[in-house]
Amino acid sequence: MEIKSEHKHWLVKSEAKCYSIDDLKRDCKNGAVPWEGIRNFQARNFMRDGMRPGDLVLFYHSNGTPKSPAGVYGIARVAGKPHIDESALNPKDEHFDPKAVAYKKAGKSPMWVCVDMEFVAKFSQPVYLSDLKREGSRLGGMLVLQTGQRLSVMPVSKTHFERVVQLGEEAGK
DNA sequence: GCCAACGTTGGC
DNA sequence: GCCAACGTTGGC
Repeated sequence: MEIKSEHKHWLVKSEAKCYSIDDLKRDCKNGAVPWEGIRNFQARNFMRDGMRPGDLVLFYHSNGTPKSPAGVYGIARVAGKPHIDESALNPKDEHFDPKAVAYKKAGKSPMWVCVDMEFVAKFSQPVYLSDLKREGSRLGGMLVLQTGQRLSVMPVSKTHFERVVQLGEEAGK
């Protein structure tokens, strides 16, 4: 998937039980949070080559449950430039990757890179996956709606981004 | 470089 | 918990 200069809106996935938007809100009281642990090259490329400070991000909870369905729960913002993902080099971290250590020893550019995220807003009512699907052609082509699309970081068009935010705000009224 | 086996993701 | 779809690995 090609990275284009007009990409300024994104969607990141996280399982709520691993790291929810409430966790992001809490952790951002002390500044932005490195979006560590992404171990997919395409997702890495989006963060490394596409994301720029100030870009807005839909925060999606994946692997939902009936109590907490999958969907967009709020908005985050890219807070800094891409940097090395230190968790890949830490043997005690669950996202440790020995190959990243080999990269470093070989003097290669970092294998895993991430950006910092900051909390912007939580929707008063989440925009569930079923809500997104109900939008039909209005959100046509939105990557997160494509079956088999498992990327945890992906671009979102401005139009789609704005529509999802609109839905999130409307839902609260 | 092919491709089968495997592990993971994520909706249901 | 199931399983389809995908990315990665490793034998050849």
